[in-house]
Amino acid sequence: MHEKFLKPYNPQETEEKIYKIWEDSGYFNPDNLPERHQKPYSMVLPPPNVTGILHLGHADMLAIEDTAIRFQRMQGKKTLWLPGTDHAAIATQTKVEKLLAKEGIKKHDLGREKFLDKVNEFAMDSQKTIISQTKRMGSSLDWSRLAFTLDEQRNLAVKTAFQRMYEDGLIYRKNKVINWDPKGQTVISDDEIVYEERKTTLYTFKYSKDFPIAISTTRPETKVGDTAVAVNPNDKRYKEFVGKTFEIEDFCGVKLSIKIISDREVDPEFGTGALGVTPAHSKVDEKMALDNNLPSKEIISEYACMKNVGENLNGKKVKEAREIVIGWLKENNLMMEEKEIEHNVSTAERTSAVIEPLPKLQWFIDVNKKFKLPHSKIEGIKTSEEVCLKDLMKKVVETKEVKILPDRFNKTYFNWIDKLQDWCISRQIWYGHQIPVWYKNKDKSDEEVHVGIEAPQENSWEQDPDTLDTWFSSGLWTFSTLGWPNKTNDLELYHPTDLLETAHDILFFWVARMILMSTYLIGEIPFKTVYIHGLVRDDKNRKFSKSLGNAIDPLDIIEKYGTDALRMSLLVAVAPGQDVKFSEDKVKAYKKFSNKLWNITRFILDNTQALGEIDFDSEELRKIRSSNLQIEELEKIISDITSDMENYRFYLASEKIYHYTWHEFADKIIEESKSKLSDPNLSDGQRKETQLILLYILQNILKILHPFMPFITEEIWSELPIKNKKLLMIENWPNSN
RNA sequence: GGGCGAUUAGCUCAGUUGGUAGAGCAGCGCAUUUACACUGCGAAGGUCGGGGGUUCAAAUCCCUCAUCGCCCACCA
Repeated sequence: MHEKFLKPYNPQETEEKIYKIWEDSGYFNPDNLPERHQKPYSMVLPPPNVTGILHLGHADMLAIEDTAIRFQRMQGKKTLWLPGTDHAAIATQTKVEKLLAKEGIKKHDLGREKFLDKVNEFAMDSQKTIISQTKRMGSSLDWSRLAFTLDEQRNLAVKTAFQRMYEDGLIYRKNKVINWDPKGQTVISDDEIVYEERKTTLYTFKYSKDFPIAISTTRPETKVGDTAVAVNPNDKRYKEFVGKTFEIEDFCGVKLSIKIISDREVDPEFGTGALGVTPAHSKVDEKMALDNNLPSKEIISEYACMKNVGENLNGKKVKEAREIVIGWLKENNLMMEEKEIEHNVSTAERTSAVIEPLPKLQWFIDVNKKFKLPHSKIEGIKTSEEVCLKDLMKKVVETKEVKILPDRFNKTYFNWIDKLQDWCISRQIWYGHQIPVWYKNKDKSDEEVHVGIEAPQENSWEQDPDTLDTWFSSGLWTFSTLGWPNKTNDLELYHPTDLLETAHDILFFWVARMILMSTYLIGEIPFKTVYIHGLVRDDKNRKFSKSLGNAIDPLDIIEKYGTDALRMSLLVAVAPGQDVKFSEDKVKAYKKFSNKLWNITRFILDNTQALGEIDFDSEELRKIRSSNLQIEELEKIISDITSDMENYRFYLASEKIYHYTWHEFADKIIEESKSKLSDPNLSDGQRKETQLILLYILQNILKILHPFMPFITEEIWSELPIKNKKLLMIENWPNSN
């Protein structure tokens, strides 16, 4: 008899076996799906960084995406869910550098090539781990199409994209004030800056006794690089000085020439209402300097040390220099006030180093420059219409051609676009896509530049040593994974993708950049719907992190309760965009649910053995279905659930299935059937009808529960006496044909 | 400075277009040679953050206040 069902459900014995059956079936690959699967439905996996192992956040992402794709597959779509990993340039390089440091090895000792070998080795190891963990989550990804943001095909895509943007004048190289990370020794983009609120002292002083205006600053050491003082044009206090230039013979060992200028940006209420302008070490000041034709004086080096200044300061770290300047000001009775204030300090996301703005020759993407879009399938934008990248990013969300769930993130998105400035894409690190630009006579007056896919033939050319921001290649992900720039069937069939599911913290980094790249390069949106999930937090509402020591390995939870239970705990009642509080009790609850379902099956199988194999399409069943109240109710619930699924309301659908299964089917329908089936006066026909209804409801529950709890449902399905049975993963969703 | 979100049972959170407040966990009472103790039945528990408004009807829509949280921004 059904011996398997005599013991409680055992996920450990089941899950690995089932995953193998799925993989062997080939159905993860849309090319192998049966005939009825015609209309494509596609999604790319947000590629995990190859820096380590998966955490609960990944588990959450995989649970949601697998649920989405399994639902669509059962609905008869030609489903592609495409896997890959991200090289995560800075993060991975930093990680490997740390590992090597433990062995006492520095990257410069190895040299670029050997170092990169080490990083690659690490990345590939990491990828292997990630893949096996992803499989444990039950993810029905098409492994035959696995991609990596730094593999050859993706490199071709990156070079092609770069070249095209360069030729359209959207990529330019310029010397300007950028965000320099002195610890990571690289430029970073505005989005990689994290502002930290810190207490700082605001110093108010004069450059010299005779100087007419006092200024306020939190960084006195930078004032040796000042070339102007800016005041608000409406500030009556200073009006008489605007336009004049003052020579200061000695400001802490440096000769200054300060012009008084006026600028609307200056807040008359702040400090003294006058701002010392340091063109080389502040973006705002740089702009004022350009507007007023002021000279720029570089006084801070890449190592955050002073340079081009007096003996007393040269070579000193900025913090030491600050003390020296403060001391000098006090000695000379120029310091007027010291005040504690709360101040935002910009730090680098990866290294936490304080950012030093300084001028550097870098590559940028111009987001405001107008160009003619060669091919457009975008709503509201015609082919050859003149647009800028910002317009493209804005338009597709405005028209809802790209729909963001939940809705409120639209505002966040537009807010970001409005403030967006040119994107600095070059990085001074080794690991990543090397910039496809070659120079002849570099940095000389007769410098020549070649931008292209291949290096020029002659050997007098040298390639730009810098690499591209990792998000440049991630931005191409929806179509580089489908074979672009080649014209492939995959690209034709699966792009634009249907769903992009991701966390809200990379809405700007990634989602916006994908929209930029896709609309620009292929003239269409990258995806139709963006589903944003929240953060997974611990039971005390804290983020999971290594430093807090609260990290949970999803595999431990899977060992204990099974993947299905973990998936349900992350899905039920968690609305899009909402943070999930992870609780082991919740997982436990769905482990119990697994067992409930297991026992429901045992009861039904034990009580329907006499029936033999059942054809659910038979006339007899059709009759029962059309006249039975319980089935009518079931069908109503299924139709509700289907609509929830179609509208990505997994959090509601899963709860409804749970509730129906336990409190309607088990508690009521099965309970009632007990007295019926044990009634000796029951006719054979009535008995059979009762049995058939139980089996019919069970098989429908398995179907609608499958996207959420794929393993246990597939396992039970394999034991049901159904005629013409396929794997549950490709069965028809009820009420859809 | 600008924007967004949250506030519902002891705890964690659902509640799709306004129509008699829901789940999980915890706790209470009862049942139990039961498909399932990874169980069933039952009861208890809420002025849906405060105040005001719209409506026949508000957790849901509008205004306002409070507390907590998040994001953005070149106030030196």
